[in-house]
Amino acid sequence: MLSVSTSPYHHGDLRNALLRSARALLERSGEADLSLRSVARDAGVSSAAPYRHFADKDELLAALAAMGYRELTERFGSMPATDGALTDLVEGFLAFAEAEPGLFRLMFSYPCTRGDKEPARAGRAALEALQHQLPGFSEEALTGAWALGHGLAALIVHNQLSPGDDRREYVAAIIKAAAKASS
Amino acid sequence: MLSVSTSPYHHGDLRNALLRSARALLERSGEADLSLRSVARDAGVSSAAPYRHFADKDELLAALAAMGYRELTERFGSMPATDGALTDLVEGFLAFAEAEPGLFRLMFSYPCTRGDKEPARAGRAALEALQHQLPGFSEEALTGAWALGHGLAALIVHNQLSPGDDRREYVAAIIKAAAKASS
DNA sequence: TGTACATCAGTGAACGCGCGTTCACTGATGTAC
DNA sequence: TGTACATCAGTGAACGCGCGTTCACTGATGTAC
Repeated sequence: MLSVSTSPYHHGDLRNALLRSARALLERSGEADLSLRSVARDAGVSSAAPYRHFADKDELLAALAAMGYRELTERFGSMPATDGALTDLVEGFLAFAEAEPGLFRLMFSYPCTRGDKEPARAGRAALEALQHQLPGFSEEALTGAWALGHGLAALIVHNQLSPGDDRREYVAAIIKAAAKASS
Repeated sequence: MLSVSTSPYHHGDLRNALLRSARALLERSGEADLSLRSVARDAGVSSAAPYRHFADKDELLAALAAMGYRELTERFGSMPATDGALTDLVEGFLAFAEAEPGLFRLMFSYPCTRGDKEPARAGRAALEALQHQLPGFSEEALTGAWALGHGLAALIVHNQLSPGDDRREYVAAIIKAAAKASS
């Protein structure tokens, strides 16, 4: 490449650039306003260019969702499976959702979680990672943990809840209180 | 009205008819495909007619979401505040979400839960109804209950979970297992 | 090292579409006299 | 009871818009000889 400043005819890494743009736009304007054209525009490329890398809009969205699940899996996997693991995991969920609410919403949106497509498989992997960090948990308990994390995250994303400065403490208090009240 | 079969120039109850159509379309085709034009079409009326009853599309959506929250509030309110109240409430949440996943998703979608608009107020009323049914619960415990219900419902709506025949028993098992595992 | 050529990632113009919304209008309703 | 008229809930045609996708093309890259 002679120069980086003059945009070359061949991009070199357009697929990733498109995913990055889509992700940024998702946070900036929401899923409803995320068009293939706006993604191309943001990446500084013609509106037909994305078709060299994705069959259609759905395929880009699916790749984005799968990406999110993979990152969530990593996040879970990197945590110690200690006694306070549940709190850590739920807090990790919340941190993820707060950092990228748009992506979080996309990941859990209807068309991405059905069937045997890439996002569905990536989603299952995330659940398995969670499972791995909570070895003593029964299947029902795991479902409860997943639902609690998801629910708290959703409430935060939708502005119905805002944890204070110390998110971890907040989560711990909720888990403790809920366990006590429902036992 | 001379005849019911010939469509009269004046509808008589168009506002409600539009809300009914929108609700049906929401379940049939999802929020992404819910246009003001499709609602009018479904109600058998011109595409300009809705503007006599709603300032714009958003206002119709907001009315729909508020409607959903009001029904959820009613559902909560009609339950006995007994010992198994938590299970009942969570199960009520799930029943609601399973019956009308499209409405459930709309209710918790971003633009409807902010500010002091009608849906936001209706949403707060639903939370208060929940609170009323769980008199012994601390604020943290209530948040946990709301999150758990929301999370389980969301997982079901998004096809990541399906309770068996006896939903109530399923919910009870999850609550019990989660409480035990996290205490 | 130099050249011909296949490959393929880009361009930009064009397509048809359904959308939200506005507008001048029309026809039914109900009230005042 | 009958009629004039104001009100207002509908119509249907039109607007401009951005969208997803296709197409013939162009220009950069890298490989074979």
